[in-house]
Amino acid sequence: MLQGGNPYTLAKEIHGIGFATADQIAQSVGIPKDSQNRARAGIDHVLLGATSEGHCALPLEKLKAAAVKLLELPVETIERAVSQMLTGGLLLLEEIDREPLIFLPHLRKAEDGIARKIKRLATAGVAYPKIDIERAVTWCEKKTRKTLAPSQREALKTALTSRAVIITGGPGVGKTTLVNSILLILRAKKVKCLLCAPTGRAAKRLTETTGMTAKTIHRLLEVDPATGRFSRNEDKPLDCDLLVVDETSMVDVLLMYALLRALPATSGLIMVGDVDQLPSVGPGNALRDLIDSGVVPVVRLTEVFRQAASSKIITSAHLIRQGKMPELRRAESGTDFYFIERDTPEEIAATLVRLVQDRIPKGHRLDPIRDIQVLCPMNRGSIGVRELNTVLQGALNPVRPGEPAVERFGWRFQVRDKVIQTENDYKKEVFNGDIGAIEKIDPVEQELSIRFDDRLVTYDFGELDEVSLAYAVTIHKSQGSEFPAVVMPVAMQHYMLLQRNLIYTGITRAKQLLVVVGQKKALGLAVRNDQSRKRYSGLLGSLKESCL
DNA sequence: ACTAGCCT
Repeated sequence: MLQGGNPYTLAKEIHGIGFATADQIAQSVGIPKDSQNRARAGIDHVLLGATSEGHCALPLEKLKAAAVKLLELPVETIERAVSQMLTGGLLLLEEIDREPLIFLPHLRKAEDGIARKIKRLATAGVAYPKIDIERAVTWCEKKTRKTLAPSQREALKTALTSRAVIITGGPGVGKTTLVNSILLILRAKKVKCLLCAPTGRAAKRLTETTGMTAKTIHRLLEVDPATGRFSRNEDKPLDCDLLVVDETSMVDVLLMYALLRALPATSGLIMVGDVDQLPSVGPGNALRDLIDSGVVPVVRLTEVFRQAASSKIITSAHLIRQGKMPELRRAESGTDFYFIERDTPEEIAATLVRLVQDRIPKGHRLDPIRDIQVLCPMNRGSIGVRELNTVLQGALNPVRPGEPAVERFGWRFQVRDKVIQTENDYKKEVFNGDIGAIEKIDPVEQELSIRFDDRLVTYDFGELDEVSLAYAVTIHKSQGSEFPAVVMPVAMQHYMLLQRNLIYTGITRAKQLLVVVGQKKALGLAVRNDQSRKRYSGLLGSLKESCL
């Protein structure tokens, strides 16, 4: 039930579902665009802002009640607005589980479009020339000097004999090796392959692992930055016989629709991703729905090659994936997963700093700045990214008077500071999410140099808005990266974000060592909470309808 | 009282 008009309770209950853009709502209920009403509602954005999280559906009665409370307008006004929007095509009504729900038409259209295209692909024949699988595998193994595991061979066979296929699995299960093998074989058969990913970093990584050019989905579809529209579509499709999409779990319904529209009718499609990681921040749960529908063949890789099967990080990740609490008691030495119980935020923060600064470097011979990454559920709060960056900077790289420093946006940058690039810069060849360290500051030239892996990149002081401190980053941002050691605070102040996928994503970033610090209650809550599964997506329904 | 990504 709706409680006390608290927008956040409300938003949680309906899971961030809205029913139109804030502007549309404001307009339809007669509130001027920039009025104080909207500012007061703030809510606007969470509840009425439509697509900020996940979903596109909301029961009609709840919608009306919410609107009355939040906008403090008479019921009649809301009734009128809703009916106007219904007749005006801004709202559509449908039923899911016998509950009348409202859909945003543009999302509904996208869901239908995706379903139609996917079904068409699923019933079409194979896109590639006839391939002798056994011979191809042998040839491929010789060429890469890598032996494929039986599960990978089976997967390869499925991929080469299906028009569309989904390849899913956690870190280290050999998704990359499999994709490389597929590409190697198909390219030898002169199949024209295009590669893409939703983020610049993922595209760069895909380029590196395959030796082929991979682009962001936006660049592949030739986005017009002014309008946000794509020039590639059904009228001007991509030129390919196979499209490979990596990190598909991050692709929301609208982007998926845009991508599939641009896929030529004759092309194959391979979607790669980890469904257990965080769902897209944008609407829907596209990859999960595609998998659950059973319309497209799914290759599930589970065998872990990268780390020893005895790794407690890996076994815990599997347990959490299934909603089970991992073993938290103090384990034998030599383990790679520790849980340190602390109750108050102050204790959590203090313990965390001690771990990063002292205990982990001493016990595991790791560099506190280079090797250890703090991952937080949230940006705000006393144990959020912002606060911890301040504290960790003070502990790991304190102010050295007399040394050059730059101040920007309230942050002070000094040599040795750990930083993260926050937008794609194709000129510098650094991408959103790249982490490095400041190596040189030149106050005369007004320049500073940041080392990313083995590359030194120079920034004008004016370009520092592309960069923030990275002692701590959000788990969302860490998706797609791995670190030797991960320290992760978990507390009730992260309530909003405590969900299974978040914890799973955080802990699977750790390669050698994982330390979770915080409240057992919060961790338990997160592990049990798989609400992200429950986004009221219409895509699954569309996919399951039998007609074309 | 929340979490992303894309482009010139």
